[in-house]
Amino acid sequence: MARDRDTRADLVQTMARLLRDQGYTATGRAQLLAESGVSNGSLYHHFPGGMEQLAEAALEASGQAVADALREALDGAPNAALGVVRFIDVAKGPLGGETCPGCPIAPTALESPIISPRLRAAAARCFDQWEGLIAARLRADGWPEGSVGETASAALALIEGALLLARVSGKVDHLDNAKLATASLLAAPAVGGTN
Amino acid sequence: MARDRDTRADLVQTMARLLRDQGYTATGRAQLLAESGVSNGSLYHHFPGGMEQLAEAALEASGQAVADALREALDGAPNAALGVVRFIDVAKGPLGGETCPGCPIAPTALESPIISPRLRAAAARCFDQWEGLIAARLRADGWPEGSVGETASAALALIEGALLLARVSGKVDHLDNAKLATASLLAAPAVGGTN
DNA sequence: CTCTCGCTAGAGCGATCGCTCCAGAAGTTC
DNA sequence: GAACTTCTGGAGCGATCGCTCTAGCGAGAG
Repeated sequence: MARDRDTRADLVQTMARLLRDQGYTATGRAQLLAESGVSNGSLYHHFPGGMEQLAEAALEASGQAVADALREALDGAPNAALGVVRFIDVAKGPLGGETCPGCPIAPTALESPIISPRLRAAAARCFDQWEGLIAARLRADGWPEGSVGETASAALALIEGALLLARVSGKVDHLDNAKLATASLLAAPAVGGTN
Repeated sequence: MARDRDTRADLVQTMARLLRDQGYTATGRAQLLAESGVSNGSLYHHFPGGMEQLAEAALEASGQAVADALREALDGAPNAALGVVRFIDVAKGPLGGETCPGCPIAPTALESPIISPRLRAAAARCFDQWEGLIAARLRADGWPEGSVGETASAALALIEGALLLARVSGKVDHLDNAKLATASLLAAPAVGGTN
């Protein structure tokens, strides 16, 4: 057989794209096989756990890709605020098109809590990792330890919410608005204290 | 037949809850009928358009309920910042439980763009309405017209993102963090200007 | 060559999907 | 009471779901 292509990687990549565009339940086995060009037998050879196991692998791959992009953006910026702004620009997509791909985790994450605890946990791990990256950069910037976690959480919420609004409305403006808000939020340590 | 109960309202209410908890595609007809106690025939009598029409009605009902709560919170507060903070407290749920119900629109909204343009449009209308309410309050507070839209968009993104993170992680802390960030974001008109 | 094994292609399974259709009950109007 | 409309319960439809199973191809080892 044609062993020259990485079937498993094709499955993960196609599944990741479908999860990003329409979530877990809406992604049928038939569509996955058709769009990846993989046969049914290969799917269950590489993923004996079926669609759920593949979805988990796809979420982990997407989560890692986002983490890499976020880390790169943060590392290449003079401070956390500009780093996050830089990341949002990356998240707007490769082309300067009108639509952006959106968060690869969110659609699956929102339907997962009841449908699949396994996928919910995988999604939670992604968000935790991303939040941790932002928090680490805030600490490196000298933010007071007491507000680092809260601020990183809010910054991630801002990004995720903006991606959601952009996806539904079809307007990337929401991402630009989030950039301004992020710059404001991460401009200086909050003086108000904790609640 | 027992005409003493409002079958249509039962369907809409049950569908709204299921959409909030697991989204559109994951909500099967069988589950809807079982949990609402309505028969198949009644469903297609009240909603000839089937599940999609019912989902649209449920989104509209949920969207209106949120709009009412948001308007009430904004009206009862001295300014937009405290109004949004108040709303987030309401969104945390009736009980001081560990989990919050989450946004009733977001799960369906994220899977809708490809699955159902009709539901995507309904979701977009909800978000637009909510954003408009926040924007109106900012204007009433005397915010400069140039940054009202951007700020309202960012505030809504913050709320939606925090609800998403809270749902997936199971921790309501994200909502408290969003409250702090909201207060910071809406504390005073942005002096930076537009982008 | 033969043998072995990783991998693939695809037929076929029972279960469930959203939906159509119709008989008949409940309520309304004479 | 009869006639009519509104609404409900449920059988049944074809299509599709995720998945199991097996025959056989291609590549490497002896």
